[in-house]
Amino acid sequence: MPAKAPLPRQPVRGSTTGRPIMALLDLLGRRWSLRVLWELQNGPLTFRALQAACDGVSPTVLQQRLKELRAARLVVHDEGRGYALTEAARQLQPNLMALQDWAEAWAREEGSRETGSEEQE
Amino acid sequence: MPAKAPLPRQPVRGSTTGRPIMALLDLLGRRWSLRVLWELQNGPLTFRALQAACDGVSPTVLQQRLKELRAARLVVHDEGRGYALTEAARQLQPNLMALQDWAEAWAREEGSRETGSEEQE
DNA sequence: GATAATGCTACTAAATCAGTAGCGCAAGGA
DNA sequence: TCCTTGCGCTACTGATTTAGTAGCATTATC
Repeated sequence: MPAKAPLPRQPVRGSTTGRPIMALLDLLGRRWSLRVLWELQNGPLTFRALQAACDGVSPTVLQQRLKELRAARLVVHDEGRGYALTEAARQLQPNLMALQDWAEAWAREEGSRETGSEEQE
Repeated sequence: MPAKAPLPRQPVRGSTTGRPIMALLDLLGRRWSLRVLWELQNGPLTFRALQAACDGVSPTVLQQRLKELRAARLVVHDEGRGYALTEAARQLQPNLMALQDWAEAWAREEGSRETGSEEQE
């Protein structure tokens, strides 16, 4: 039995308070959630196209994530065009772009460090 | 064998390109990653305090996440004060606060919908 | 009829996470 | 010294989640 889709105003995995941010962190903190939102930024994708965009994520998980994201009204399945972000999700887009920028700077930071040491398996 | 800590400029789970955003999405898309950053916003926490803040997350996973976040230089373990965000991580803070605001609006949206239907188990 | 693309499900194996217990260490008080 | 407390961290078992592969039913196009 998979976990319930996190929704605001009700307890979620890891928090019983019902605080909306906790539901959001639960939702986005599941594998492929952020990635799916990222890949849908440039327009709708069919299930299979989305699967390909996410480097061949297994359909089981993708199906599960889409179910949750639809329950949370971040994604809709527009018959014919495929899966698309809702208006609500689009308001998260600036955040995602900011993450993008941040990640670029992060890479420069790490790149200039020249360690090659502290990885882990 | 747990997965490697995602770092920019190298392939990660779900993407072989080495694009920094992919590493970031992999890193943040692991359970408790976003939550840990969230909980550390207001200052350093000891391991146990952090564990409590995250509603008793199992020490195994918390240890793993902290390892990854330290490898990514988002978190440091300041001996004596506990775990703290790095300057780099602090630049993500506005994003997290934006998520907070977004989540509040999300809750109002959902709250005004009055369905109580489309959950899933 | 053959081919291809769609969304989606079933199934097994692998990886991750949860839950609990406990270690070694250091500090503080009696 | 003994006792207690808190610290970071590890071990272990079982539950949950994810990966990987195959395949179905449907629709559309040739």
